[in-house]
Amino acid sequence: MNRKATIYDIAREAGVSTATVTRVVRRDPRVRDATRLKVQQVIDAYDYTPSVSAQNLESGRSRTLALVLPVVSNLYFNRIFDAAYWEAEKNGCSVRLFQTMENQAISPAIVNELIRCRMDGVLFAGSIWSEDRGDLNAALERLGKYMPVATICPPDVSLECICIQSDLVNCSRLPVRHLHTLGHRRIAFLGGSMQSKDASRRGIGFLEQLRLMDLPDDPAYHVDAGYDMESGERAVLRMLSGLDRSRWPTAIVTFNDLVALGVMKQLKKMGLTLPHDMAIIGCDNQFFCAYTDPSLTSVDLHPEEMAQSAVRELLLARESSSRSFAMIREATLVIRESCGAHLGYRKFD
Amino acid sequence: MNRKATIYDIAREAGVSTATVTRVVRRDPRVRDATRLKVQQVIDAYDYTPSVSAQNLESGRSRTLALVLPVVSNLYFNRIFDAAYWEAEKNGCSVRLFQTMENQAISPAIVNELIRCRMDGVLFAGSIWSEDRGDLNAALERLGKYMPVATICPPDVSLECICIQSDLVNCSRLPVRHLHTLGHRRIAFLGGSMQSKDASRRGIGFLEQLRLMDLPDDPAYHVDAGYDMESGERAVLRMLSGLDRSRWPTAIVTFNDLVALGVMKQLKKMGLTLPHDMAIIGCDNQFFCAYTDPSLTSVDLHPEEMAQSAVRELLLARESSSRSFAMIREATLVIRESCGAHLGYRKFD
DNA sequence: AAGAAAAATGTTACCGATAACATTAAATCA
DNA sequence: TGATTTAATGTTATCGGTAACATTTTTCTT
Repeated sequence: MNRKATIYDIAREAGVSTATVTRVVRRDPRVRDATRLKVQQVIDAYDYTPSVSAQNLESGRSRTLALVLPVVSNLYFNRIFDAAYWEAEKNGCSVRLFQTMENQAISPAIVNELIRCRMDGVLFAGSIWSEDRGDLNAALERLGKYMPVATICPPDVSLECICIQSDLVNCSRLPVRHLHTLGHRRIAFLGGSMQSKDASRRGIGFLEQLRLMDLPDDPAYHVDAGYDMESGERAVLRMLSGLDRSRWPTAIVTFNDLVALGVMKQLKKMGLTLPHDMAIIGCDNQFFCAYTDPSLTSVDLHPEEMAQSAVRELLLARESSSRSFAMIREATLVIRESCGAHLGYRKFD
Repeated sequence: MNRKATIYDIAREAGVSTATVTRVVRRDPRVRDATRLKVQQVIDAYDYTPSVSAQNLESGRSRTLALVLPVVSNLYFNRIFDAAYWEAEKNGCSVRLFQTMENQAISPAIVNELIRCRMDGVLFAGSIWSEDRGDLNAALERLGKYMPVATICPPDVSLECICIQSDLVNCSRLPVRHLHTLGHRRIAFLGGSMQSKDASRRGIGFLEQLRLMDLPDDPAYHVDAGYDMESGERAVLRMLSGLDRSRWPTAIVTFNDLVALGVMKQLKKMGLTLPHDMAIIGCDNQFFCAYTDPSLTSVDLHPEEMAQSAVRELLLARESSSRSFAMIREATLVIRESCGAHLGYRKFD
């Protein structure tokens, strides 16, 4: 492996001081053309590029943002990571990922690493799985002493940070409204684990809208499901087998598209025809929604936009300390075939 | 924002030298218990953690690997990233991601950044989309002067590096063999763009196996498709509409599962029943394969394992310079419903 | 051409941690 | 007790840049 040329090597070789080399590298105009040329030649010859660690040490920053989330392989978080990556890139920064897995809270080890690395900011995206909010807040609060903090999740009121969230209440209302328009009355909700703040908010929005539209809010229609396909399969089976067929819901709203995928598979296995026998609405508007059979109507929470804003605000907060910022991104319903809207079909017409 | 306490602050406050503080931090046994205790208290009180930039500058390394790939939002690369992340984590390293997008080659800007950052190694995963191999090799060769290089893609013989690849030839042979067993004779291949080394290898394997089994290798069955669902839809439509129905293939092998998704959608739209009217085999064994209708038989290339080995080898290469390493990971066929194997069904029996 | 102003370049302390080497304190032995 | 090991701690150069400040060179005035 080559030893990397340093600024001293270049300075010596070009017969100038390190200050002049820095000036050439940083395009400082206060260098004579002849000098600049000479130095640049040496730089090229030695393939010199300034060391990032040295620059970071000197400047006290890292030009890096930390993104802390449960798992990147989850498509929702994957989209957040991708969006954050490009927004940071656009601003000459990089994103370093930290995965917390099931335990929602940020481990002390991660907190320390973030501080050690002098991160320019942290973006926390979470709120699936049940969460120990106490630990999480403590971690975010500690981090807040050293760098700007942003969150993409339902916030804790006690926490002062850049706070970006989905409109989770509306996220549940939109599907209910849509299904009501199509004539459905018995609508079930296969939410995430109800301990999670995220899932419970959505449950609240769901119930509110049911009542608003004067629809039955049978507790049997409100099932604590998980977040993936397997739990979707199990949850729908559990729900339906516990009900007399006459009391079955005619539509199911799921926590996310993965759960919807599982639900659809299970329903087909049970011999139902979709969307005729059961309407389904997912959430996240994942890429495969257009390719399920029937294609899946879904709510888009626009994670990309949230991540983008979060990164932008974090980078701004770097300069003017103690910026506070809050934003709620509206959800959008993307209508496809899984509720039969394309057939002009109305339940119970 | 707090100013971070430095080792000097701690030393002063504890009434010792910085050397002693370092010893306490690094758990060096050559410190008296009384001293260690005193220093540790000050460290705790000040919430001190050593600066990573300073450590990196001093040690000349970064404890970071670079992972260069086209896009993380692609599920295949997403899995590579995730696996690399955890393997690096296990070894106290982090992974920094670089996305190259369509242009396969590593841009000079990225190459410079990698060198500037004193990356402990680079892992390049690529080979979808057509590629300018010349540029790529030049970039990898330049990087090789400064750090260990590993690739997960068909290698260029001229390049000396840690070289990990899928068994792409077999990757095409497996599906053909399976379909042949099920009685299929007319098998089509919707491969990626044939300029790409990756796709062409698979095309070669496909043809070889056809000939080996004495099946027709009609060029009309070998279509240059893209890498996503839309191109799958278009490609299959193009292929079938160009053929008299009697000459239609009875099975289609696709470049990846996304293309298969598009193909399935298009075939259903054309009124075909799957798997009866057409068998399909995808590639990558993505999570949704079990949830398509019918569920999708697919080839697993085991990207996780490849990423894991690559990272492991890179970290080893850090110590003993100039390790060379090569490995070919066998592909596996995961049989589901999309070829009707579960029905005990044989074409043309 | 001398002096002032402006431009170009150089010197050096600093960022924060590490480790080789030097020094001092404590423990062991004669 | 004094000499000798051994253990504990301190001093300092170094890693590679940066920028404030100092100095030298060039250009412009009159």
